Amino acid sequence: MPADYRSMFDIKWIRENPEAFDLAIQRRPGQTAMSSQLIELDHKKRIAETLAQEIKTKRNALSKEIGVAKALGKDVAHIIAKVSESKNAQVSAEMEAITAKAELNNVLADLPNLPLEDVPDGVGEEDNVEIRKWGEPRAFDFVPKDHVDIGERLGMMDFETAAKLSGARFVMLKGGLAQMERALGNMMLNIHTRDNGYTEVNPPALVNDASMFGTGQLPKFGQDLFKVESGHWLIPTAEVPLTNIIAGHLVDAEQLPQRYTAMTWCFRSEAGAAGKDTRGMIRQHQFSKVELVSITTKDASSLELERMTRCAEDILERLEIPYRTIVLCAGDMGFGARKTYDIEAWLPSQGAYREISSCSVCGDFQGRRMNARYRSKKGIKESQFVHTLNGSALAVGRTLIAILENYQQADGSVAIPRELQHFMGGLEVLEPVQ
RNA sequence: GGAGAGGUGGCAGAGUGGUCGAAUGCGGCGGUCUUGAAAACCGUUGAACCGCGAGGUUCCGGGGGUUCGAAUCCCUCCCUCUCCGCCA
Repeated sequence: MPADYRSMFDIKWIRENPEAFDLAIQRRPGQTAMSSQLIELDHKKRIAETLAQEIKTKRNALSKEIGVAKALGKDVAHIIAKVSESKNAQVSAEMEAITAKAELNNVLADLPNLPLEDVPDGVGEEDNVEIRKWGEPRAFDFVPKDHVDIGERLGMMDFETAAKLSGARFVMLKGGLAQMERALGNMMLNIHTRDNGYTEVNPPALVNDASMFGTGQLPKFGQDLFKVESGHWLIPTAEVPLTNIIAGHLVDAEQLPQRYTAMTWCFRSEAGAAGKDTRGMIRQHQFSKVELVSITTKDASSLELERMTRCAEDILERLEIPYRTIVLCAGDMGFGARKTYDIEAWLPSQGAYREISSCSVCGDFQGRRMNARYRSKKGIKESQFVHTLNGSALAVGRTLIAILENYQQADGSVAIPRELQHFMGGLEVLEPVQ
């Protein structure tokens, strides 16, 4: 990463509130109190910058003198000699300032975002807190199968062929299930664009380093991503291109919020997930997802998280799939999040709720990284960094799993949720292929 | 892939080595006029950083170079546009 990438924390704030910073950062696993280290690096940086500035001030003044003297036809050789003398000192002072800045930024770039105060403490998923529940898990009069058995019996879910073509953690859907995936995406996008005010986007699936840095995948999590030979990265979520739409912009507050949705393929290397969810299509290298991204002001972001989460929950309610919503504890949140709600759909085969959506508010963390700002009032000079949010609504593959498992029937067929039937040409049930 | 033209403030668009951080227009802000608004007119208005302040530093696509001095000259990369070729 270039050294001049913006840091994601307000170092001035850390300087003024070191205890608060340390308390907050330590709620993250593996993080230690480090405000004193940061403040020291910052101090070093500012000393170096000041020195470099002083030297440059002198040089600039002399150079200007030369210009004036030359215009008057005077001899300038002695002034030029004077400037040349200080050249070495200037170069080394500049180098020192650049190095000091890079040192500080390198430390800051690896730090996760600070949890909001109302986020529960905890180190892992066992500390997450359920906040609401919707729907009654269905009572089966037979032993419910898992989505792999259901899909293969339908003759519409083929892991073997996908493995032949690509390897582990890929699947090939066929016939009715391929159609259902498309229908689900269509239904979700229709709802988000027509009812929820999101603008549909069809973004690039390959992005550059800067975009990945902006949303926080880089520099720390390159091993979770796929990279292609040209140097591009395959997006792990549409959050990356959608959020980066605002990168580098300075907008008026009236232009916010901006709400974007997209269905894209998501690509994840799943490094470090060895042995986890190996069966079936819960954890794949490639999956499709309908993503929501909101770009808001500081004051609006907390409410926007509630709104976004409701948009995601609404999809499950329309599909009549039981779910629960939990708030993640500080230790279980993603790198860039300040607060996260996970929505978990009921999976009868596991007798458990499993993640199908994750909605997060990132505060100004990403806004800082991508230098995206807004003016709070027209005519007011001061700008602030935008606040960003992202959420899945929903992960399409996992939604398909939830439908298969919740709507399965004893004879191996699968009923199609009422609201989805319209998107499948009126089809009401998927029957096994003979 | 070949040939050419470009990338400058919130936006548009001048500027080809020395008070240029940058003309002008739009937009924004303040005012005059108006019952109010619009129009017109006058004034004002780039950003980030350092500093208590005075003030200073950086920024004209990214990076490097030449020079006492670079928006301006050189190298390199990226992007956009036009034409040609190829192609879903």
